[in-house]
Amino acid sequence: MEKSPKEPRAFLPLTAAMYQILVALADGERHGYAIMREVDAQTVGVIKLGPATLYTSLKRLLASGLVEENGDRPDPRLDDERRRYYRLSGLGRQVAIAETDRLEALVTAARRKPAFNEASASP
Amino acid sequence: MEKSPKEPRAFLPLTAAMYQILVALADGERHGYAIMREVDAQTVGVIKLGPATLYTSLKRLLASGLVEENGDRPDPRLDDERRRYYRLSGLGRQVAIAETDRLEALVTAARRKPAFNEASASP
DNA sequence: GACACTATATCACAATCCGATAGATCGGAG
DNA sequence: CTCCGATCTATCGGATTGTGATATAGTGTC
Repeated sequence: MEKSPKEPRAFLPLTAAMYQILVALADGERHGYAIMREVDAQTVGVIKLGPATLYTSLKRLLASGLVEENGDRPDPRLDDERRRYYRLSGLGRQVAIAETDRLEALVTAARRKPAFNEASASP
Repeated sequence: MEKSPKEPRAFLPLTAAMYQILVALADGERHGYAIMREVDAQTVGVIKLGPATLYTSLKRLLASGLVEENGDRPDPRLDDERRRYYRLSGLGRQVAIAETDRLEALVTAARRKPAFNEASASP
């Protein structure tokens, strides 16, 4: 078996913003603005990922190697030339999976507690 | 029926540390050191909740009304007098449930993506 | 009388968030 | 062509949060 050069668990826990970005990139390449809209749509506006958080987080994810940038700029005739496309790295995918596992276990544990199952009040 | 003076969703997303503390308090009253040990046991050491994070987070949770302190100090003959006991407030419980719902939806969405299910095989 | 554990607490620095803002480009209406 | 809203990337600066180190103190134990 191959050993990873970096241990995915060392990156946990991810911040909400970083995890949302990684999840949004799981489908494939996306550019920044598309990530913003996807997170907004997926969370029904609960999580507000503005440009500041997005681009600073993206920069950090690039620096730590969880995300890679596609060096090729798209042909201006086919796509908007300003766009920069990002994708999950192999490490980024492992980290995202590890974080998903962690959250899943946590949610399962929380649901086991009686206080967590009821939505609280009846109408 | 009473309407909540504060909207639980306004507190989302919770930081990892704060959510862990709320989950640890879901079973009932606990003192700080017990929370620390419970989080350490529950996360198998992945999340390290040291005294700095614990007590500063607790102070913030108290200030925002998600957690209440039991004013009574235990009888020294029955329990360690130094202990301070904390419990979830009604609002804190609602916030914890809302965050659990959010995380559950996110994990479910992530699991739907092909890239997130396998621990990664190298072809 | 030193060492480990329990228990609470703060400091100072680092990491991250995020509203505001800005500049560039695109697409279409007038 | 010009204006204008949407798209797209980007940074600044203040605020929030995290955390290793450290302090204090009681309890137990060797």
